[in-house]
Amino acid sequence: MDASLAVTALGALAHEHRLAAFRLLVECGPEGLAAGVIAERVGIPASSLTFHLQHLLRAGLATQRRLGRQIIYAADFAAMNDLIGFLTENCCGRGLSARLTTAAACTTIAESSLAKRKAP
Amino acid sequence: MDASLAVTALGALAHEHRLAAFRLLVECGPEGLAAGVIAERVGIPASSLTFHLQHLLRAGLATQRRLGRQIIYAADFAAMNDLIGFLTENCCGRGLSARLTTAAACTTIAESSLAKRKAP
DNA sequence: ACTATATTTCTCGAATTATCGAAATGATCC
DNA sequence: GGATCATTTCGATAATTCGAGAAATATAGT
Repeated sequence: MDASLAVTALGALAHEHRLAAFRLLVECGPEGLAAGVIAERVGIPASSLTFHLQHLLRAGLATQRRLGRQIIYAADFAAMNDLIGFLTENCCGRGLSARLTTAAACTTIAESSLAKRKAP
Repeated sequence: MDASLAVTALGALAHEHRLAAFRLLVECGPEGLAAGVIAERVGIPASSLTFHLQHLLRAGLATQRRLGRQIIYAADFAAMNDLIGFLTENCCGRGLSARLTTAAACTTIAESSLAKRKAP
């Protein structure tokens, strides 16, 4: 993932309603959720929701598929992992070569969850 | 970290120049970098840079201190770790409690490549 | 074909964000 | 105290984003 893609993804998540919608999608897994349900749960009109879902789609953070008369959105976990990978490597002191004593500060998280996912 | 704080932080990073500046700060570690140097390296006028650095400050992603006649900015690694922690727990399928068989799916994706993500 | 349902597109005003030069502030050196 | 360097604040302008209703599109059932 390059910086400009990351900016797009970050921007897509940097909004109350979009973050809420995305978290909802994450909760539902690959199965996804119909647009109407998302709108209702997030508490915004359908047209507004579409506007925001388009953001997530453009950023590659969500996918869309039709199921009968409804359209199902699902979180794209791979994209989200890429984003977290980018942040971890480029914005957190990790993945930056030796001259950083900073690495230690960040190692904390490295243990707890991901980080070893992409051994150099 | 709560959602609204995360939105602020994501928004702060969701801009080409701010992300560039922040990455620069991360590279420099706690030692930080003078505003002038950042402006030069990012390639924008000083007044524009200030505007963006204020964003990072407000979001808690950077700190400010004066050193002689220059003002040194440094990345706040703890805040960044909090953000990554939030994303990992709330937006990535991990850290979501039991009723999710989805968690497994996300982990799988993380490990391998993804491809078969579209299973019913 | 007609009706109902689900969602998107369109449109436009309001609000926010971005850009940059000029002027103001703060600190240092003589 | 005056000159100078580093940075921020101000102000004007341009661009983008947001919100929501109305109209349009697609699907399903009768």
